[in-house]
Amino acid sequence: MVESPAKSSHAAGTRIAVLLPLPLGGAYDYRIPQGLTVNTGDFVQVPLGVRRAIGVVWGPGHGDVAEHRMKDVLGRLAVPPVPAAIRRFIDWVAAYTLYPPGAVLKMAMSVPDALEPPKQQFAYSLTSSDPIIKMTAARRRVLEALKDGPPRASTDLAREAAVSPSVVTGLIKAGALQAVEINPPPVCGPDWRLPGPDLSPTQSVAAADLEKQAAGQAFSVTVLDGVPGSGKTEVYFQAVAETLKRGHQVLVLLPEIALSAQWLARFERRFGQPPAVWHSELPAALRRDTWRAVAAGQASVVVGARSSLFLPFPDLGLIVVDEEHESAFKQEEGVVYNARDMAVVRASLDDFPIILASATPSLETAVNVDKGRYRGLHLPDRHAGAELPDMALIDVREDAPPRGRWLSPTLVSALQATFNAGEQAMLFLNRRGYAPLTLCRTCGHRLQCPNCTAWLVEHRQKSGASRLQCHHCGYGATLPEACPSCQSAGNFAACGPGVERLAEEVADLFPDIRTEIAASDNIAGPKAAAELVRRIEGHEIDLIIGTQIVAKGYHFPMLTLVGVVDADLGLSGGDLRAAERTYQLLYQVAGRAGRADRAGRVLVQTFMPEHPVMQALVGGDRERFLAAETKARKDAHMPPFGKLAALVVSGTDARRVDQVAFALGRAAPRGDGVTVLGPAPAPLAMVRGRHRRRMLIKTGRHANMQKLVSGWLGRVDIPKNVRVQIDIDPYSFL
DNA sequence: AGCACGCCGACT
DNA sequence: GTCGGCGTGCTC
Repeated sequence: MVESPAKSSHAAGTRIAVLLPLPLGGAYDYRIPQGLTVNTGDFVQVPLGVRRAIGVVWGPGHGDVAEHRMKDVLGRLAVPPVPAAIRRFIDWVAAYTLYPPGAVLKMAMSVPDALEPPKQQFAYSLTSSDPIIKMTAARRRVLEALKDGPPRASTDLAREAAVSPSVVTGLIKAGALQAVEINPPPVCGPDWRLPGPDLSPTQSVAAADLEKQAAGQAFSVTVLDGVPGSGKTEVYFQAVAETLKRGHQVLVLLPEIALSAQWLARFERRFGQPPAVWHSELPAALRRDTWRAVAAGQASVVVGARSSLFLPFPDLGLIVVDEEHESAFKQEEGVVYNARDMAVVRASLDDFPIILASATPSLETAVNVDKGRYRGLHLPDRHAGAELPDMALIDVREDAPPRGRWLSPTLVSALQATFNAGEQAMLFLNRRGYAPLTLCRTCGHRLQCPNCTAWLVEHRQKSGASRLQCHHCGYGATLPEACPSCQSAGNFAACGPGVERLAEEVADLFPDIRTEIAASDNIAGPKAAAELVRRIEGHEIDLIIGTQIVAKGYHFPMLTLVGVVDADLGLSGGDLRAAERTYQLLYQVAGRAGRADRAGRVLVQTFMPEHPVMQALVGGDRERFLAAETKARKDAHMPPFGKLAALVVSGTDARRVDQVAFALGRAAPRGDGVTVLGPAPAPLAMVRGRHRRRMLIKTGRHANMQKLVSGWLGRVDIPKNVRVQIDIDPYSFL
């Protein structure tokens, strides 16, 4: 895509196309009034119906709207324009995902506040003449504090004088303080001049390679592949330093920014300053300031979750996607996209290098390296030896836990031995709550969510009280007195284990052991996570029972045993990536056991020890596993050897949903290596009261999926109360 | 996405 | 008689 050198400046009287951050068909035409000149990329305010909206000048007008219907642009906003590279990126993502460009632009305009002119900041000093005011103790403290030192911002002043902010406001109003305009202090960014760490010879080779890519400032994709502890982060930090040295901005995408305090600490150790951080839970004021700092080119390094890909970097020179294989990069709501893949597109459109890092690269990425589309850099383990701690499978068909229990005798004795040695253990079970299913012993009725096709999950509080919860819509209820189906009272059975139930079993087996559950229910944010880490490091906990939130990140020197309670959990359900994902997850979990000096042990409970995933884990043979998976995908013409798209038809009226789904089925494209599956009820046939039907379309690698799908949808008319969601390259099969 | 317009049920 | 429910359609 080459941008025409045609003028990007638009004079008064001409028509321009303005893209609005709304899911409209495309950009709207507006007229530029006398006295205004705008450039393509400028933020402008325009009338829209009875309201006003902010949009971006997307180019010359289309001219498809009658002159008399056109309205004038109201004005230009004093904000840096959207760079051409980002405009091209937005158009590209829209065309690829089949979402309207305005919906994509909305992601790039996620902070409306940031477009308002920044408010002037004030500091306060004493007024030269003594005004007569009512004196109070609190007021005196403020005035005392101001006697020496420079003028201070009102919030700082309040904190310093230990008074509430309203005291300062009162003094300002009374005229006892005078305002001084201040400019925000210049942000001192990460310093690339700081010396890097000592790298091993192999690390140095990889780092030099990445530095060269960064220095070249041309598009390339490099896959940095190395086990945990191989120093991947330090190696790609060298490319970050090189990019900063050349004056460009850097974006590091991480899957779960909220839980990566450790990453931030490492960054600060290396560069002396923390990077700018971007994720959905950022407080509004910080969001606004960060967005502005990025747009102004002041934020030189941003580390963020997938949405940071749409930040308005004027001069991006490097993207690093860490934990490249993570499914968290796939956005499933609103515009459905994979941030890892779109990051590659962003780099290619703007012509700069990108690094994909992972200990367990995704199959797609591995195939791209194999075919020479991506460059591969492998980092061997820093400490030569086994890549993984000592792993063993427990066949729970033979080594069976007692009835109503989930820990096999072998795992129990291994736990005992670990505690006896004064060491720590972790049990991994990817299931929140107490029991995933509750049924009536009398009639077999299963307690189900009224809004979703899903069982209600029992959660037990410390008090012993229990609550039923739906994990898909947030519905909650107390356990009913009687069965809703047969009315027999209190004859419910909890089926299957969750982490809470496992904790109960452990408490019974090892009454003196200090156990902590780690699930998203009780470890909600970075603060809670950091506190848990502190307590484990301080050996205040002997056993951690955790869901996937404990799968990665921290290493604990005293943690020598990891037990995987149900390794088969992720394998059911016919998901394309089930085996791959299970391998990645269990590999990460296994990495929690043992550090340099202390041998770690991992015991994996499974019903299918012969499964290739389990064999690859104990054999440490990732290559063979990947090869087998690759062959299976190739034989089935599945990605990356074919293309997939999913359509989810949903609505509150089941009949209407079915009608649309069947109409789509009849209008489905056919022939030429195109396969259409469905319509079928989605695995979650109802979510939040909406009925869902799924269709899947599969084509060859070189087919134009977008053209096929948009043509297909064009042939079916879809009533207003039914929604068809398009998912190009689907990950989840729900 | 908003917001208005419009057409049917329970209220001052 | 009106207030307001949300289904439907439009915004250059």
